[in-house]
Amino acid sequence: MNNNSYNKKRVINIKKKELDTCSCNIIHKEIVHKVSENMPQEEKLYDLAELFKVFGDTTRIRILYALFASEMCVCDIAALLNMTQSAISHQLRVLKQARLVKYRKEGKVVYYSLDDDHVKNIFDEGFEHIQHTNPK
Amino acid sequence: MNNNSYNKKRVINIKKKELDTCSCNIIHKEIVHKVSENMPQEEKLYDLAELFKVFGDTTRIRILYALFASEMCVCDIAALLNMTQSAISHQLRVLKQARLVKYRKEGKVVYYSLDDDHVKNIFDEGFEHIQHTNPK
DNA sequence: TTATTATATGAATTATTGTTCATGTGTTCA
DNA sequence: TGAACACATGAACAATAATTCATATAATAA
Repeated sequence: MNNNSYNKKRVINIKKKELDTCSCNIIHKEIVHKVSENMPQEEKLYDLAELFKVFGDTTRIRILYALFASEMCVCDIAALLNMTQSAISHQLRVLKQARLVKYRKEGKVVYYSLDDDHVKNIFDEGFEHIQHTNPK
Repeated sequence: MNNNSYNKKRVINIKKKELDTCSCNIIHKEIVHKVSENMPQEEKLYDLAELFKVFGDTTRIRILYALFASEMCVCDIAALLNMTQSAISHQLRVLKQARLVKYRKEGKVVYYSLDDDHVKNIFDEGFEHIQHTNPK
């Protein structure tokens, strides 16, 4: 998602939230203030959420895992995951927009591959968490 | 999300996908086969997607960043993020179910804090990716 | 050119999810 | 005991998003 759509959403959000929405009293004013100062920029947090949204779908996770192993064409990914070419194509577009995959064309065939080194690390860390929570 | 709901979804999924859904021919049979062998268990991928789904929301990201800085009570989080207590409470439940936060009660007040070491690493790696894609 | 094949995409449909609203639970304090 | 407060939660609503279906595009082969 690009910056324009972020700004649009942000404006709506601010309008909606202009009035106090927290009915309860602030209990620990100093803590709230201190934490508030150390929060990253709103826009960064928004972008981060957008990135994880992309990872938050089994189909896309499976596509990325496939691409960890090898560059693949759309047709083969569809066959591997037993899904329609259309569904895969739509999801590849999402991954492409998030700059997670890149592609090269060879005649009619389009080959997709990873466009980021961090993804594998992120997934590994994710697994660490899961291992912790669902032992065995 | 627990294992039961995973299994329910999985069964539905298998039923839906029993017939060939990939209309195109497999172009590179060997690659598909090789990649197929190296794919992690379906259930692991599902759990991983569920985890990232939790991270894929600005409110929850903001809550987690707040808790990076300090243990906080529900009311203060609501004040900090300028949202209703109810909205925060609902999201804390999601984070609790994912074992990302824990809590302790002190009278009427409930204090939430982080329950996982990996989260910060995952977020840092996420930022690495974003920095790459949206320079400056 | 025409047929075929690989991929992309818009629109519709269905499923999922975040927030709000109203209300419930449990604790403190007068 | 009862009022006040912090928090939790179910139901409704609104917004988003994943898949399907039909069709478009672009490359190849006949």
